Amino acid sequence: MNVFTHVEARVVAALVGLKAEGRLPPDLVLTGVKVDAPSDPAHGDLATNAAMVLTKRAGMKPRDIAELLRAKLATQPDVATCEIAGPGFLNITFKPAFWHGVVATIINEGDRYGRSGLGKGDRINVEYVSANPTGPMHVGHCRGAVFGDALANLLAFAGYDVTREYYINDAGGQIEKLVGTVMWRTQQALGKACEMPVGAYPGDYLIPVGDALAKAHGDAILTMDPARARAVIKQTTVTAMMAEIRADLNLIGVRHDLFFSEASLTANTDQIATTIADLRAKGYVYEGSLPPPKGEVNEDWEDRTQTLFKSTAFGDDIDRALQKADGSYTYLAGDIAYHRNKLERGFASLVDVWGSDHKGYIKRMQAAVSALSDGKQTLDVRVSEIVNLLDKGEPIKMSKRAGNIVTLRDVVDAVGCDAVRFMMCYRAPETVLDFDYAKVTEQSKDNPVFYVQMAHARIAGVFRNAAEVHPALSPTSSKVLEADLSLLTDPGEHALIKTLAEFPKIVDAAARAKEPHRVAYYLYEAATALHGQYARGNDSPHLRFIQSDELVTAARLRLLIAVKQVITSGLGVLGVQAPDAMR
RNA sequence: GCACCCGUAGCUCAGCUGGAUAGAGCACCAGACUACGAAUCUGGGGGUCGGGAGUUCGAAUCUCUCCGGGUGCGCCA
Repeated sequence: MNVFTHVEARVVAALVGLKAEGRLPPDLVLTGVKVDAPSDPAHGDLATNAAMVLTKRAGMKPRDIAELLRAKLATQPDVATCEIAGPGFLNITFKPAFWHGVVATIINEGDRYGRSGLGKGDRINVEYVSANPTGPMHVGHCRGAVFGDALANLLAFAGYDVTREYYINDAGGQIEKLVGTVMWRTQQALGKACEMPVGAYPGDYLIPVGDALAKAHGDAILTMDPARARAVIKQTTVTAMMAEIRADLNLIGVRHDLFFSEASLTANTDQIATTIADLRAKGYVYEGSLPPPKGEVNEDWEDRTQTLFKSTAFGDDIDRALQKADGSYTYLAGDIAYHRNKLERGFASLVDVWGSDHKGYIKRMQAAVSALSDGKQTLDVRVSEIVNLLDKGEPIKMSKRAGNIVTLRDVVDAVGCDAVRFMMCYRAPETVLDFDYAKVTEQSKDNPVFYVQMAHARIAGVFRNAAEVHPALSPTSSKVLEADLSLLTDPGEHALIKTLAEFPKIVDAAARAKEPHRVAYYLYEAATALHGQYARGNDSPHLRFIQSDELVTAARLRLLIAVKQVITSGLGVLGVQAPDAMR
């Protein structure tokens, strides 16, 4: 349950009642009515803008509408006060029992608390990572992977039926280069002296692949039909690289439901040809040439006639090539076929997570999805910006040429999975992120990962300590689970409950915006509320969670169970552990 | 030249389906430990929300425009 939507529904019901009584125009449209928590606690628990948004449509003064509404709401049994303020806000303060009910609800709903019906069970496809299978994952892949995974978790939490997908780019020029490199490594393993091919992948990670091929095939691989040899090498290599990538993803707890191979698009039936034919039938494909780019003089420009996709019909800058001058397919053509495949699998919506270097690719892909679905389907693309790796504020130098690329494994080894995941989620994805090794491993408030996990561990610690004073008050005992919540009278406890009440609203907004970082920030806030109440006990011993009075202790422990539940659920969305003790 | 992203406190950033006096952390200043771990907490100073115009009862949030920074820009993947 979500108190905001709950109260909103009550406000709307009151307005409907006023219409029925003839005090508001009968045809008044009640959209735009919202319930929010005022930033100033003096403005009550919750406030509604109803009077102000309706004033124009109703042809009445905001204060007059507010007064009608106030009279309706003020008499409701759980409402303490209801006041008109400012330009026409209606500030509602509830009786304590209302908020105590929230605690009971959270515990009753357990891990269902905060989930919503937003997605209505609609099938949604989230494609993320999709790193080329040409080597281990580096730190740059990491952010998109964690973001995509957290987004998938979030959407699932918000009621979508989520399929997590990885597109394996196992076709095209890069793979050919990879195969060439492995061929060379295989020759080396067989003791044949030879030079590194031009443009080869220099890392050592392909040596074991060459060794394995040498062991499996011996010199036969050098003498067999070259095309067949390449096919064998390609298969072995891609399998090996994907195994490595999956192992890397596993390190940060990222999982996929489906790994879709680009090569499979043309393996049996040529889905790319079908896709182009489909687009051609809709009138979006033609043979032609593109104008040279403006504002830049290119001496090498030559006019070429190619198969083009009319992406300009959907807002793209220029039309895009589907086939190269030699007739082979472009990467785009394959990718469109892949998205067509996704559409055919019946997803209600598609989401792609890409690196920021692919920003320029968004419009053409969205154009393709619109064209294929006759404008009925849309593709939502989220880009994740780069990560600047730092150590104590100093940039960690990375250079592909020198071969000192920081891999995902390096980062996880250095700071741990939880820190990586939380910090990657602690920024909006489209902003550049500074990731400082020293900071994310620090055990202090500076480090949000630690701070939030500490809140959870602290609650577990309180239960451990409570067991010594009141052995009957275990977290699962009926004395705690049915404790009298009316004993929670402190303003700090009240504030803590209100923070917990916001969780469903945060989840809902985060899912709508597809922004998991809102959950991370919320968790920081929730942790602050918990730590604050805990620390208040230092100066005021009567506020400590554990009291000599068993009933008061039980009520406070019941509240802590609710806090623990929300932190656990929130961290679960981010894919971060909720530990019972910090090491 | 065009497109997209970003511009909020000294620094790093939240807030953006419009709501009341714009928030957090760091840094700075002043406080709090015979503790349910101070691995923390309390208070304070600090802002033309890049500039301007518009829409609105109300704009950091929406629209337009300008400025600054980043990224990308015919067959790569």
